[in-house]
Amino acid sequence: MGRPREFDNDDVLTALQDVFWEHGYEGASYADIMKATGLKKGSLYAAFGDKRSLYLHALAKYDKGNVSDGVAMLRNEGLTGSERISALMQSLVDAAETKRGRWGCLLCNAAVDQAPFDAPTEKVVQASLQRMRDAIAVALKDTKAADKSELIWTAYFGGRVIIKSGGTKTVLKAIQGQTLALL
Amino acid sequence: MGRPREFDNDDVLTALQDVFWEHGYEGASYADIMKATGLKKGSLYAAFGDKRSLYLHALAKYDKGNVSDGVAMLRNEGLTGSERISALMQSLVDAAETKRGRWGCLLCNAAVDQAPFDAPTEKVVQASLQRMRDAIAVALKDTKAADKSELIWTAYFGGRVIIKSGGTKTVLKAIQGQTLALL
DNA sequence: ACATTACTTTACTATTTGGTCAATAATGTT
DNA sequence: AACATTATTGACCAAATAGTAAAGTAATGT
Repeated sequence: MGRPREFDNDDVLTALQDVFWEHGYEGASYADIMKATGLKKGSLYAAFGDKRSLYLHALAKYDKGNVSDGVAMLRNEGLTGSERISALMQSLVDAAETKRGRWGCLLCNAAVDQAPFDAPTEKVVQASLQRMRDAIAVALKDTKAADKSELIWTAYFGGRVIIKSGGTKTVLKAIQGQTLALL
Repeated sequence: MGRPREFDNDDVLTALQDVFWEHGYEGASYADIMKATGLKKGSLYAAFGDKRSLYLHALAKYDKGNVSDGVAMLRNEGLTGSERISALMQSLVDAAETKRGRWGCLLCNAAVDQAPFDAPTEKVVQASLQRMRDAIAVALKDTKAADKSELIWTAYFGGRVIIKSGGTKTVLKAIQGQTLALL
């Protein structure tokens, strides 16, 4: 009963994820958010709450989408551990040349500009980073680099930041090569 | 001729560096900046220009201070290459427990929240990152890990981001150990 | 002592910010 | 057809934002 929603919830969540991903929390104004989602302020408040809540919804969407996809790949038993880490590092190289990839990693962006000032943000960022860490450890389990899990984990996210700084595909390929040489 | 400055230029630059380091570009309001520097808006404009200029001055100060100190250590021929990389990784672990260290790395912070939107910022961030990259390569030159320079470089800055996300000393120590095991 | 110079301060402005609210519109139910 | 319920909209608000300009003040050389 009542008037039905005119928007697709998942589309809006993706739009929220993207606008915060590209612009950061403070960098995304309501003008940006309204344009990205196609919704007016009032609707956003009614559906998701205040700006901070919008941001947390965006982070949750990222975790359920991008992070979960990565984790699933890293835990895919249809591939060898080396193949999985190779795929991870290839995705890093590719990120240097895709639109979203050049926005960096939403987790890293959130870690830098919001985690220190907002405990809920810090908590969800840490949880997503931990999921990646665990998944990388699983993928490395039967490789020569089983004892280098945190190093590879850190290098992966470091690479995402390098991309955001404007890093070229060349340097990313160096990181990729040196990482895969550990396997 | 004329009245001389009443403030110590270097103190103000350090204060600017710190306030942007802790809060980011948009996160640092003039209220914050005035409090940190002890100067009023008018003086700041007269001495350094608009907010963007203040930020670039802060980045320049960081490069001349923190970055140059790191580079000098990595190029210190009084130490072996291994000793220098060990010192670098120890500084990473220490950063997890100091006030400034928990603010992350100003270069990474700038890469995330300003580099994509401001070409001058991107340029200076890239230059500083490159200086670190070159210095790490020099330090590794005579070690077993001479061919892993970009990996260690990326892992170092990745570690700085992990710290900003709230990473504990424990995980930083793992990164440190796994990196030093390459030498 | 004085004129010059330049720094400091205060008050002000135009814009943008996140957020609210009452009016309107679209549905299912009675 | 009338109603209750929920969604959408656009006007509105107070606070904060970066930036400016004029007036005041202090240090210098002559």
